[in-house]
Amino acid sequence: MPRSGADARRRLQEAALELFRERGYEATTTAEIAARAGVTERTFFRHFPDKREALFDGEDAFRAALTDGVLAAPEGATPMDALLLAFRSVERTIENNRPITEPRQAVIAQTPALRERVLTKTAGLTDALSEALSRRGVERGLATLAAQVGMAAFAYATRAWFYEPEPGLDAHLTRAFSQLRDLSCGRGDPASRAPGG
Amino acid sequence: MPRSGADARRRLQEAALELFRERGYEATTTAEIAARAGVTERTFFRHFPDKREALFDGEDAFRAALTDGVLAAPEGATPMDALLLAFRSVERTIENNRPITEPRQAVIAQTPALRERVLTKTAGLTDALSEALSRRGVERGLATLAAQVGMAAFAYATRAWFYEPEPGLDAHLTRAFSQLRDLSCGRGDPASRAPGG
DNA sequence: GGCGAAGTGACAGTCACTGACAATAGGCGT
DNA sequence: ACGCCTATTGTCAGTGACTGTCACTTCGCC
Repeated sequence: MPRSGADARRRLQEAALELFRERGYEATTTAEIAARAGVTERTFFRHFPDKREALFDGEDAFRAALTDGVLAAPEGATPMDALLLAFRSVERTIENNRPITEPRQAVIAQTPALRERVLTKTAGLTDALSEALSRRGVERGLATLAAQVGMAAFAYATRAWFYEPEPGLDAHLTRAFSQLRDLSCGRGDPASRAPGG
Repeated sequence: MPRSGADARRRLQEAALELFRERGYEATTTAEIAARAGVTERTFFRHFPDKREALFDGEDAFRAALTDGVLAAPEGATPMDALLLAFRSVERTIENNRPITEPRQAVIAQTPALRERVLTKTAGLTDALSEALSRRGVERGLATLAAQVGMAAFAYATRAWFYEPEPGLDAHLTRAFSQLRDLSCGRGDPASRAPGG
């Protein structure tokens, strides 16, 4: 019964998250996910290329938002400025999605196979950022380096915000880019400690 | 027949690389690898946790070298200085291993599953660097950021050297860290182009 | 010359994932 | 209302990665 298509997909995602939380990722079979969603195992693989992908969705929209953010930066902006603006443009989205992201992260944290997939997802975003920078006129190799470094800072800020949501993601992002500057240009402290706040 | 144990392991690795090059990774079964190595499929999985790992080996030694490099840096060195020294300490190893690395990279480049595994391997090295920095007194979060940024620069340098081995890995590494500094502290060009040489 | 440990073969089984074909529901024009 | 077309799903059969178990062989050692 082809109810709506997107409906089955959503149920599959919910079922997957539920089961992964109940029994863990490894102990859950794709057949069980399909059964809880009220479809066949075959249908699961029509909606997701593999078992892991049931946990990752909406990445396309996120990538597009980041890309747009980079391209929308003022013409005089340096690569790192453009990246920072792009990250700021998705702050709200990330903060709003926290209730959805939080349980997902818990599952990912204790599943090596899922952590591995997160890395490729992040790499995909990094590539998109790199290409966006390149389209702004940044030399290809430099764009790659900038995208990777910026993404590292962004991931660092997000992780910090996840453990300590208090000051808001924006503050963590500012702090991360500030620390990044201190690290790379680090004139001062040979003791290699960052300034307090 | 337990000839030597390590012997079978080495033959399995060679067989795997050969077959991956001949038919591609996906089109090669673990049974075929085992057969060419003169053992059973079961033995393959006694030596490697999964099919991908047959291509990745000696990573432990590499990680130890990087860690030692960080810890051996002079006491006054900044985190980025320590990382650069660590990377320099493995330059020779990488350059010498090029004949072995080159065919492997060709297989990896055209196999998404292997590229994904590379990312987790790199993440493992980054974690090791982060912990080494942390043991030097660098605050944990900052150490993570520094390790990721440094690893990005290192990967960038290595990739560039791979395509253009001419000036040597050392030059590429110097250049990468220089570009990194320009990016983060980017005083000059808003046009975001890097200085020529 | 037996003896324990390490390495291996053989066998059976689970599970992720795929290809092919039939069946059904819903939208659309007539 | 009727048939048509398309998208979605069910069904079936199959491949291949990976695991558990047990028996066997080889090696080092006393």
